[in-house]
Amino acid sequence: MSIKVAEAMALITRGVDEILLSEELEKKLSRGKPLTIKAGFDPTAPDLHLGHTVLLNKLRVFQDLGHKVVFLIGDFTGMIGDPSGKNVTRKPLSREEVLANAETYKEQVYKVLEPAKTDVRFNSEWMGVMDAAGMIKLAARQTVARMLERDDFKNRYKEGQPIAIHEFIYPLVQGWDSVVLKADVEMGGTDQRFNLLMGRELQREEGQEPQTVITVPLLEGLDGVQKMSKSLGNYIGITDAPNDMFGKIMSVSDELMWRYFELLSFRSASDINDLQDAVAKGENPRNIKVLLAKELIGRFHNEAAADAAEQDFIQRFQKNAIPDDIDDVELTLDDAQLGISSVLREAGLVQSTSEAMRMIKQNAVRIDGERITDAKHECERGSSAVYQVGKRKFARIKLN
RNA sequence: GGAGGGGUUCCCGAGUGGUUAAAGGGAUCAGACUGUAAAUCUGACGGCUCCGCCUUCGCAGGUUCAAAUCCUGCCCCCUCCA
Repeated sequence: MSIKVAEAMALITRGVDEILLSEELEKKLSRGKPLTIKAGFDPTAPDLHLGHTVLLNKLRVFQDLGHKVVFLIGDFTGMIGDPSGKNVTRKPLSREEVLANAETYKEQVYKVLEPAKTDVRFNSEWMGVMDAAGMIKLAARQTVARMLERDDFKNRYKEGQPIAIHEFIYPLVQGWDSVVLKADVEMGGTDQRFNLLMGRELQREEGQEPQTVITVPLLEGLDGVQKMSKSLGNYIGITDAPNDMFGKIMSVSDELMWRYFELLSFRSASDINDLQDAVAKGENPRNIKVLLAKELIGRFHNEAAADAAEQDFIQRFQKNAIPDDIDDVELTLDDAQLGISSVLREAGLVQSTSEAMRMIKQNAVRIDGERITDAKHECERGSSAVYQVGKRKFARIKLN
């Protein structure tokens, strides 16, 4: 292995979960020709979050090494939905929707990837024209037994959960995409392992050199337990406003912070080690977390925004001040006064009168900073004040 | 086509005639503590004109003083056999 290849391998290997097979990859790299690196994305979720960037960062590494990335939008497979148990067949997106989503993707993805070395493709290009006979031929290439080897299918089958037939199509199509694109490498999350391997099998049958499969770890979401995903609401979107990003990162647990450093930071491993030492010696982990927040905001916005977000954060939370961007609400009263619980509900600070009563009983309600303990507190017409429920919900309410 | 299992409050999941707004866990929310942390502790977690009242247990009826629990019909889901 040449020094050059060894260096490339070191960069590629850092932080990945698994490479199947690394010897093959070394061989491909040593030929010195640009490789085709494939990665597929769901057409329905063009809002990328930090979890996706673990993969994007790695794709960027390949680009920097001179290779070409195929950013494949699975507009055909999107109709199926990657089998994960709960998925029902999704309704196909219109051509316009797909294209619009693709544009959104580009905007976001090019914050990490280099446009000149990125090829955006859609698998409907070839799948959309495949006829039923072609589909049957494709389906004939795998056995049910093989399909049931996939963890997800195996478990669901064992537990008596339903598996719809079309779900078997998903891995086959994904594999076929690799055949069409003649992919040299395909990357995906660890949950994609089976699908990625399917590409190798189909390519081999077609007489192609099987793609190297690289899996990257799934990033845990803000809760630190489940993978980051939009539907779980535990994500940090790369288009999130700087202040939101800062807040979300600061709310991550100290333990999870290191995971984020590992997978999201561009700092060197030794740098990160130094930071861990510092914390071990008594440095406040919060200060380290700030570094992470600023690095990421700097990447997806800019340095100035990162500084501003930090200042805002200090202003708002460390000094425990009332934020200045709170909502203004005007309510029109029928009578001269209105009960506090109704005011809170009308203003949307609580969802029901009952909840308002509860919040008051729990000492969570303040008006202009003053705690309200009387559930029957009346608010006068003509008054204007900042109402607060809990630590985070504020509204400036004017009663007319 | 046949047999069986199941649909309970956000989720999982107890509950087979009354003291059950419905165990327990999770999620969530609030208070305390803090670094808007995590962990922990405490409490809340259907609605309302809130120390009382009203409405919930797939849907619609029925039996009963009284049903999530019994009966009838209907809808939906799953498993197994063929």
